[in-house]
Amino acid sequence: MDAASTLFYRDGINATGIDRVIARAGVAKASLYNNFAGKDELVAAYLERRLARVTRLLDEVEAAHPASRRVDAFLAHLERAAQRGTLRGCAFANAVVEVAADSPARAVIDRFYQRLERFFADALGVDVREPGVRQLVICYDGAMAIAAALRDPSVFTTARALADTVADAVVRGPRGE
Amino acid sequence: MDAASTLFYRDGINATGIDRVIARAGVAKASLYNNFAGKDELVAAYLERRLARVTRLLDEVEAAHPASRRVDAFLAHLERAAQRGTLRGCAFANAVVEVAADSPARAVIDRFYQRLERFFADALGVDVREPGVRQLVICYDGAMAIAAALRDPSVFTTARALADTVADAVVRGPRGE
DNA sequence: GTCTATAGAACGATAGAC
DNA sequence: GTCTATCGTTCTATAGAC
Repeated sequence: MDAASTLFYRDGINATGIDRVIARAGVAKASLYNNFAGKDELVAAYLERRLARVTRLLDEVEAAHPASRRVDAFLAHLERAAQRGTLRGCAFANAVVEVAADSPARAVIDRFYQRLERFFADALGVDVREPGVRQLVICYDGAMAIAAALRDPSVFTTARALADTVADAVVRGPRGE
Repeated sequence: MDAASTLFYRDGINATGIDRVIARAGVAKASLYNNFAGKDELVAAYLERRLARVTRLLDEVEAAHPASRRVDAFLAHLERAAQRGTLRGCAFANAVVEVAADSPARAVIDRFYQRLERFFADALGVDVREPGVRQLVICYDGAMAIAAALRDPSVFTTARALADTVADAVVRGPRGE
């Protein structure tokens, strides 16, 4: 559901009622419940959509750039989105705050972080268990959170520099060579 | 209100109703509305509490450690909290996701980030406008988000290494000496 | 006929406010 | 304790497609 995706991301999951979703989508309430068992599954479907979208983006970045340029290209893409004002933080990190621990959304969230770690690992040319991979995930999540909190797109410029530092440290070895 | 603080942080702001708060506090509903104009102000008061708490922690860290050890001591404290299982992400970053843009809570959130930036700036011995300061904020927020999402306290070990890398880069200069 | 769509009433529960 | 509004959900009843 396109409408649900927009509203859940922009206004938050718990702050968006079913009525608002069906009104924006222009469908009947029964239609929604014919396709989704309930709001929990609608939320999971929303995150599934976001996952497909970010996966497509990461695939494109991987196809268009050599490994050493991918992280910067990814963060640059997020920076442009932030400058457009369409960024409201990471949809998956936000969902962690809003959904219950046993929600079907959790599985989608886990898959997102797995995909993200794989992207960073490939970009660094190391195993996913290398600390540098997790450091880039920290860099991503931190930048997204701050961009949302301070509404300051320039945090991505800082994040790109930080990611560069991480990449340098990885190639030079953990002890600075 | 102690009860509100516990529930808002543990279960989320929107997921916690007024009824739940007064039930846990053992007070009448009227008592709550005598002291707070509405839920928005109760949320702001909750964040004010958290801000006082983290400010106290940062003050203690500043008093107990030399500048070069403060960031690691702070992250180590968070790591211990995560190992206790009491960590549900950053209360202020979480609030950004849950409250409206014009909520009175926003002012408290902004003050938190100002305090945090000042802490990192003092620890690095640089001006708050230096990129390294914002990089440490990214490091903090990212680690908190991932600790909550993946429920993995070990992310703080990684974050401490990342913070070390940032501090090294700052003392060596932006161009790597 | 069967399936799926629609609009909308109505459910119990619970929200925030007084 | 009581108010009203709204939540997520279910149900009735009807209209068109295949």
